Amino acid sequence: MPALQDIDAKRQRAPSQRALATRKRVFDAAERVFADRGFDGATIRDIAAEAGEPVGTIHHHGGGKEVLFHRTVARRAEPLSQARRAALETLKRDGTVTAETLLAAFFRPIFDLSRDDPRWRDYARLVSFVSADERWRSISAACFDPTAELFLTELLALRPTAHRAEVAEAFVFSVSAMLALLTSQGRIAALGGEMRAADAQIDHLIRFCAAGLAPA
Amino acid sequence: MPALQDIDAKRQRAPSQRALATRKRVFDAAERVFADRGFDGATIRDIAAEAGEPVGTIHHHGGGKEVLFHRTVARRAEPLSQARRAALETLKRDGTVTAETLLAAFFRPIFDLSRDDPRWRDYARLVSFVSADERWRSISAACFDPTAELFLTELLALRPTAHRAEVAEAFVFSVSAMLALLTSQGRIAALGGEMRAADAQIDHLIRFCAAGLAPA
DNA sequence: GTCTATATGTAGATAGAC
DNA sequence: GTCTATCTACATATAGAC
Repeated sequence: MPALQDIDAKRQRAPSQRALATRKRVFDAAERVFADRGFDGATIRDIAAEAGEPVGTIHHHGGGKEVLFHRTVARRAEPLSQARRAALETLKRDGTVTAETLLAAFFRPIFDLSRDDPRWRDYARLVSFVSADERWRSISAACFDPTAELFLTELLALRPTAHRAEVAEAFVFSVSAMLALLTSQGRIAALGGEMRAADAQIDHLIRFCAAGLAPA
Repeated sequence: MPALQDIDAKRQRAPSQRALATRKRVFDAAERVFADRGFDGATIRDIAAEAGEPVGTIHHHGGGKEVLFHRTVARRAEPLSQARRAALETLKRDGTVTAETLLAAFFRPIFDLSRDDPRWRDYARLVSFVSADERWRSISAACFDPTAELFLTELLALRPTAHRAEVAEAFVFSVSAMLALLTSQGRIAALGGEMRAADAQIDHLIRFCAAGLAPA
């Protein structure tokens, strides 16, 4: 797999408005198609059709399927991480750091963004594919682990007697529950009958994980 | 997708010992390859190579890629579900039903089986792919939801004031945490440094989810 | 940058000898 | 049931005109 930086380094000067718009269409389409079918199930042709662009254009902006996938995941990782870090900073400034507020700071941004823009919901499903497959470990390590470390450090400070490994497990459980809420509405509906409002589900997610994180 | 029953109905009479052994090699290989690469990433040729059988044999026993996938998931679903139901029956007979013992009855069988036979670990990764992709909702509904219903009923009895939808959410969070523990050892290691013994992790998983399931 | 045409590989599936 | 050979389709990728 070509390294992402090498490809990005090749770009020379400011592209035109039109080129930027094309580029955005390509990545929005890639996001939808990868989110629907995963990396192997998606095809460049599907993405081209979804974008309304010829196949060659997808390669031109994407740089090959694997790099396109990597870039598509990376594109929204920075704004998402910044929202999470900003929420964390607010907690620390106000001195309101608890397991519950920490989890809320980590979880809420992607739900809030999803409410305003449906493309964030596609992105959430894409992240779920990335998280579920060890093959993309390097992508999630690069995109998400640095911010996860910050939250893990805070959680450790709340539980000074716990081992780091144990808190890491609890954090991974929590993130998997978050992704399940974002992607498994079908299963929740099948088991639970009628669905609850999104806000009630998110509050529940936070309570569920905060209870699990509390000292035994 | 051809219905599973239609294919199974075509089988005529008791196959030879040799044929049964070949069939088993095919499904064991399919399990490993599908667990590694998911449905779309796997190829019939990969499976044939893994099984040490010619490509035609995979089609003969598998009945096409999609049916082979479905059958591979279904093959171990019944023994797993029976182990879970048996553990549940023991709890009810002994009158020791709590959130913690219920989760242990649901979670422990697959970890116990994995310890004795590494193919169950492949199966766990396969189930994780099935759970993560709404496209296979009908497979997990057929293979796992009936037993999940039994446990959900017991959890509801423990929390008579909670809505069914809320308990269903908590159950889905719990199952996703279980799958994360089975499949995300890489991420746990990356965040947590040194790894803990499997038993400590499983006890932690049960405590984590039981705490989340307790009344608010 | 954009788009058409095409090169090259490999996928799933099957026919038919054994 | 098993295995070889092959059919057909479609994948990624690129070359080169505009």
